[in-house]
Amino acid sequence: MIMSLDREDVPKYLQLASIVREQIKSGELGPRRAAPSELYLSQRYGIARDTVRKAMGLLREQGYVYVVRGLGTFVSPQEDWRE
Amino acid sequence: MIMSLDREDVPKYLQLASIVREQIKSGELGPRRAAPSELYLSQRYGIARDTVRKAMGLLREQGYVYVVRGLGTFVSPQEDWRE
DNA sequence: CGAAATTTGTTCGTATGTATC
DNA sequence: TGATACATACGAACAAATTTC
Repeated sequence: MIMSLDREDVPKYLQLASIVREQIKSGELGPRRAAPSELYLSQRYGIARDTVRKAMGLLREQGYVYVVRGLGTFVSPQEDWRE
Repeated sequence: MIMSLDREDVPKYLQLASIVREQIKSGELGPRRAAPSELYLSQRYGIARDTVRKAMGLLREQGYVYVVRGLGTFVSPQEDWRE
């Protein structure tokens, strides 16, 4: 599914968070599998790493992903999702 | 030639890229010879490895150096230089 | 054969400054 | 004033490839 950040009235980090959240909910990104890296996402969507981190920070707060420092970001099992 | 990164208005990675590029163009660093390692450059100029990698990544894009993972970075032959 | 050292590759953590709205 | 967004820079951890011993 080709996605882009084209809503003028919604912050990019919220749009990106929605995209990745839906990929997780749909199973496109499976539990315990690596989520896209910050560098990949910044290049894929043409946005700053800083903005990607804001989006992923949100998903982490919501329990959709967890981070292993030096390794990457991973998809949480469904029982951890909080919203 | 003793060089340092002292321009306030130019990003360090661009300054370092310029320095190494000139060393290559002048022949100070000859073709097929090893370029300074990331660790050496970061210590030599007192900057982060991350910043060195950004500079060397630029020179690689411009065809001045090529990299062999696990071995090092090497100076490209002049016919590969692109700018 | 394997362990250690060296070097580059990848990834996240943090901070600062700038610009815009 | 605060939120958003981008660029730069340093730090840290871990991975992979290569050479040396």
